[in-house]
Amino acid sequence: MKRRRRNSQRATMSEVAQLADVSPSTVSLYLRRPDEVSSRRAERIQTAIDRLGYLPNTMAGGLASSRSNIIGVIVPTITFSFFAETLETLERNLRAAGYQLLIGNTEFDPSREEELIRSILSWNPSGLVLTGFSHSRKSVSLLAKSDIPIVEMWDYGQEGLDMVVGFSHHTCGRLVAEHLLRNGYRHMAFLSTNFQRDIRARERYHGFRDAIADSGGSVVVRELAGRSNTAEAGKLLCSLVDEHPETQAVFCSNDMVALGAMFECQRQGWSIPGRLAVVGFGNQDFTDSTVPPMTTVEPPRQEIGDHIARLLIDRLKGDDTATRIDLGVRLIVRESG
Amino acid sequence: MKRRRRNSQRATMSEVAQLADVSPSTVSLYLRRPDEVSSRRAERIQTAIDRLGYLPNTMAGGLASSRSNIIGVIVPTITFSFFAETLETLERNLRAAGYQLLIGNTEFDPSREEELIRSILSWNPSGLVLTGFSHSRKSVSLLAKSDIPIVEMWDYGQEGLDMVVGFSHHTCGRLVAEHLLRNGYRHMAFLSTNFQRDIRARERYHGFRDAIADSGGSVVVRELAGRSNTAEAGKLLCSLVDEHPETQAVFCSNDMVALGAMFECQRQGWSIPGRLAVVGFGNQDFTDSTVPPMTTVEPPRQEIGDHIARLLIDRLKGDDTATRIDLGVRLIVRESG
DNA sequence: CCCTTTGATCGTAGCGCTACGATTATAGAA
DNA sequence: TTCTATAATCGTAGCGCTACGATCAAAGGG
Repeated sequence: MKRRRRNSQRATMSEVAQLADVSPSTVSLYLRRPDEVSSRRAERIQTAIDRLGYLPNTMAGGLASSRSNIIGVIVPTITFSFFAETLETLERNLRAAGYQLLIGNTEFDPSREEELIRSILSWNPSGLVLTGFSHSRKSVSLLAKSDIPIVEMWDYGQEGLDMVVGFSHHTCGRLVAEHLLRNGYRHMAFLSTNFQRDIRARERYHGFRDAIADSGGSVVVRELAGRSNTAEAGKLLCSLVDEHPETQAVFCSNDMVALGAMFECQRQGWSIPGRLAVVGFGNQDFTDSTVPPMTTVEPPRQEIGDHIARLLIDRLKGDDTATRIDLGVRLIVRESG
Repeated sequence: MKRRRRNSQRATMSEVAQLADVSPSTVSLYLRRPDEVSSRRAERIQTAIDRLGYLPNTMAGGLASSRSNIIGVIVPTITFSFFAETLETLERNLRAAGYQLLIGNTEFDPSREEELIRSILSWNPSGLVLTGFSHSRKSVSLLAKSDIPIVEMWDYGQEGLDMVVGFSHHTCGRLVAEHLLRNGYRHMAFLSTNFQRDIRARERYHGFRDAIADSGGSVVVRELAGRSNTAEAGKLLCSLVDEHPETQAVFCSNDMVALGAMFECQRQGWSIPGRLAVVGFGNQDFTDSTVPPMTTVEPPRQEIGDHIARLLIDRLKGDDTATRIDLGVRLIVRESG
């Protein structure tokens, strides 16, 4: 029977085997566990591989072994440096262990998560990493059926589907509130990216608000309309202070928003922290060189990636290790608040 | 013969077929070209799919059709917002057309590119997107053999392996130099991330330097040691001005470096642009709210993604369209220089 | 009513690899 | 030397799907 034409020029394993004068099985074995092949044949096989420029066909291998070296990761966006750094660390660790990352981003649309999960599961991945705890009912049932290790990251506190690596944003909010309260501030504001998009910012706000309420301070909140926008943050801060001139300190949902706030202060001639204390979140690289240096919170961006990789690798080796890790955050006290 | 146990609980296409009382072929056809299946069976098949929670096995499909819906992308890092935005746009467009991105990052180590190319090619991708023109000889021969559409992005001016979408960094450097020269600046500096890592920054420097040399101005260059670091940028600027007090304007290799420069000016009490003009690169969100607003260059971050997606989709449909696109840059003149 | 045409469905043969038992080579013990 | 024990190699049967020609059903023409 006539068949569709062979896929481009790529050599197959059989061709390698033929050239090396061994069976395809031996080539396969050489590729997977080289030390179980005699050095004489190993050498012949390697020569053949080089001669033919042989590249294994990952799909064929994956199908035959009904395993894949894929780990799926779903994040809201890769343009937040937070997630990008976690991804990069995760990728580095996992690649070293022979895994390949398949990245999906929801662009902050929670309904897209399910579609991404489907698409990733159809690759038969070895594991899956999700951001946060909030998943559609359908997604949860897909995941339950899939029977692979799941990690939920960048959050902590809820039960979780399987493994969890992150920190509590609520606690983070409290931490900042307590720091400011300790320094005598009473009237606070929370200046935030949109809560709908950034649900973790809302958690931080809740922690912040609760701690302040506990000690009798006041707190005002303002949300940006769209995506994180430094200029809009400045304007919003301005109108906030206009309406609530008693405000003494503002906790921003991320360092970029805080940067916008600081520039606005400079523009208005408000001294930092004299007139207004400003605290960021993220401890991004630039925060130590603002004027004055920015007080901020350092989330364990890379540590999250490191821990997830370790957890996943252990689990895939069969070990059953710790399944919930709270990495906490570090308050970086500088001069802005 | 005893076989390894079936892969988890996932239903196969045959099971769907059985439940819907049709042949597997019909299910396959329904999934690929639904309108070629009668509505009666289509309905039965869809019901069966839903009942069983069937997810197609992408690897099996890919192997059988010796095609994959994968597009590989190799970037130096995903933590640069430039590349992240291009990736996100590319992903959005390509996903809409049914493709899946496989992202590899070299972490600025050119020698890792080859390894990534191998690893991606082993997935039998439909296309491959690389950053820049610089590839090892081995990589080039791998790519030549692979016979898939290739796009080189974020650069323009050289011949290219296949398609090219980007802009000329050399021209960009000239553009900034000409702008500054026009405004009467004669003694310039280029403050840069490490040239070894960021070879496009070096190209911009060359363009900058050449244009200045043409009109008799002077230019000094300073490179950061490691990765882009705002604080280090400030210190470096300081020592630069110390050694070359005649310096009137500084072009920074990206907005973060420029931010560091601006903060240093503020700290030193140098007026911008009176004592020192500062120009960035990237037109990142925050640049319009610095004090004073930052003059910078806008690279076509998202447009690159859009064009690549279109090119790739057209090519994969068989059309043979334009293969080299120069998107140019836009100088955003604000008040800092 | 039979024959043709068109559209819908199905059966078969792989895609390139891996798992695993079977077979063969090698080395050590008796 | 002969027999085991062990290591190295091989043959076979799929993994779950798609491509494609073959078959079957439905609809129209004479």
